[in-house]
Amino acid sequence: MKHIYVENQAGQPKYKQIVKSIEESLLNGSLRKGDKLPSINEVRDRFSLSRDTVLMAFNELKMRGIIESFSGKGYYVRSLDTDISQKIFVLFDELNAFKEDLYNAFLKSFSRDVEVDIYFHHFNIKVFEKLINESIGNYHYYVIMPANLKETCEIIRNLPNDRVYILDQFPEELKVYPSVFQDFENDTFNSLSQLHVRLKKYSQLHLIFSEEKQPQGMLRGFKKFENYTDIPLHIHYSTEDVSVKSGHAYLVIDDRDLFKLLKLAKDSGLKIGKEIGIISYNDTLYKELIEGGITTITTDFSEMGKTLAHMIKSNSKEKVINPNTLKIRNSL
Amino acid sequence: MKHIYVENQAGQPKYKQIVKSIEESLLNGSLRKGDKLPSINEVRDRFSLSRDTVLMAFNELKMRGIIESFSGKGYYVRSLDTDISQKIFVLFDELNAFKEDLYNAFLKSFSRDVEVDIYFHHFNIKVFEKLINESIGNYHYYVIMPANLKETCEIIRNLPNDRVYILDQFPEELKVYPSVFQDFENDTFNSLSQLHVRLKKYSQLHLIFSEEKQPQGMLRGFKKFENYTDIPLHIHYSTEDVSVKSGHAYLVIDDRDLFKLLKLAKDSGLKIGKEIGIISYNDTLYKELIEGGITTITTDFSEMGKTLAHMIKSNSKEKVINPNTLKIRNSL
DNA sequence: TCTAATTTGTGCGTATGTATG
DNA sequence: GCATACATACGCACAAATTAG
Repeated sequence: MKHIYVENQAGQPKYKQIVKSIEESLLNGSLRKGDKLPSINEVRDRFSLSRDTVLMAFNELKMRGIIESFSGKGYYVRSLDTDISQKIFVLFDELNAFKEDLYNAFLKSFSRDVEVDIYFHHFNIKVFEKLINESIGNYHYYVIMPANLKETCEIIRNLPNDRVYILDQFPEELKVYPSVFQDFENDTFNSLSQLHVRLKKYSQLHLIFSEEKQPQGMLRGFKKFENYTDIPLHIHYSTEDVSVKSGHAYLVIDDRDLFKLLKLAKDSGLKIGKEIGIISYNDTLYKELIEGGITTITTDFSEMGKTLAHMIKSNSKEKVINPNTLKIRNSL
Repeated sequence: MKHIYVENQAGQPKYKQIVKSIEESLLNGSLRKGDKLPSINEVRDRFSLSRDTVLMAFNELKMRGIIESFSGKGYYVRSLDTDISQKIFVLFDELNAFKEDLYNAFLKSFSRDVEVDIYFHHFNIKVFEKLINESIGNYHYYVIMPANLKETCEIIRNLPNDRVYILDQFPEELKVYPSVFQDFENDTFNSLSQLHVRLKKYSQLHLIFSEEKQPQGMLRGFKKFENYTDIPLHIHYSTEDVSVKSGHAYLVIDDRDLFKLLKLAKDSGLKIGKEIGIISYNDTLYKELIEGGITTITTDFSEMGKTLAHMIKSNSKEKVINPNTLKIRNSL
């Protein structure tokens, strides 16, 4: 038991003394990677402590990534880096351009002693489950973007529920958790309403929507708009079905679909914003510059990242709607 | 007993080490369908284990359909293509738009049961070291983008060296590893040479270069070009120093810098491709569409991802230069 | 295959001191 | 002075995992 000591010295909490003594052993090299720590019961007996006190110390070290535990075996040294004070688990759906803004803004809001690990579930519930289950007990906070996956609730319930934050989409079943999310239904409906006058010069409005990847709220917002307009609406579940025709307008969510559409329009010699209309979801720097500007319905992803970081730092448990803006440009 | 090993590594449960070592033998082809596994007693004696420990490992593999047992005969490999969960460690420098193409192409080349975990070192050698050290033994393959970090060799050496692949930049010290990389020096030089005629209408060519993030090869290629042209060349290490002037051309690597420049040009009312010239590094879908098209010097990131995936699947140990193309558009 | 020892993981209840309003 | 919240510490019980014999 040479790596741990507790001498009921003034003020210092006992569990912190344990943490500190292990940190020191790591720094002076007497504890090495892979070494086994004394068991919880051994420490308890040696220093006449409660089991919980020792557990608290070991848990802190575990969440900082310094030690790891194997149920039924013991605690082992995993990393010698004592500089990390907090670890945050971030689970996104997929990697794409605007997630860059979100991630970078989130990361920048923390100091360098906070480690942020990012994972992607790619809309695969098995991957989602595996990544979450493997992360249990290893992080201080869990930021999860469930996207439109179903039955995530039971999986997320395994995490400490006061350390979970939900991002972007916010299904009914997860409403107990704090969150920064988009109100897709209203954002879509309101934006389309605002665009109504401009839309009137087109004879049809087409939505290109992927059931797998995109939020149902958008679809609901789009369908709701049907009751408020005379323009015939159409929904396509793949770009394959879409043919670009003069006089039609298109609401596109995925950027790959957007580029397909823009190319088709170019090939057909159709003037964007005149003969065909384009509305795109999710603004990025370049959409202002493409074809004289693409009209976008968008949330501010940097803002989302900042808000989330602020909530975690201030231990706030709100449910925040991330602001949405309509950027009207020449494409519609 | 070459397919199984137990070396109480980092506290991992022994039965899990057995499972893992058999999985690895299946992956690298040294164990094939129909092969007999060593008997439970042989394994027990060889590694001084309890019979139950070995049994537990074999049972798990049996449950997963990977091996089967015949009473009185022994355990045999049943199939290779079941859900052997492969884990791949990917370490990028930072998250940005064209890494999306690379990552997605890489991922798409594998079946859904392959888990790819992605990490970012943000050009910080300490982070680089920590992430690698902590991943040792947890993954089947390691894909690393050292970017322009120095002295990565000693850190990478800790990984199993037949499982390491280097991406994008390929410094001298890492030339022992298989790799898919860009030849920045020649790509830059050759592209500029091809653009020479077009460049002649500009009075100066400016490079905007970040020492921290961008490959030295680009700088060398740019400097090499100096000997072949009469156009005065300038290097800026930050966009702060750059003023957009009529008659000048700019080679921009970072997309954020590109957008800054384009906006500055717009604000000054300078016609892109006429009064000022722009060359950008790394093509993305949208660069074809911005301002009538941005000229790019680019590698094919999707191709890079596919090549890498293919190398891993076929156990190839090549060093492949990823093709570079010059896409001449209206911005120069 | 069964039993046993050890260890981690989790949940619940309780008590105390400190800071806050 | 009082109520409240929070961190710290203790005790107990039981579940599940790991390993040995």
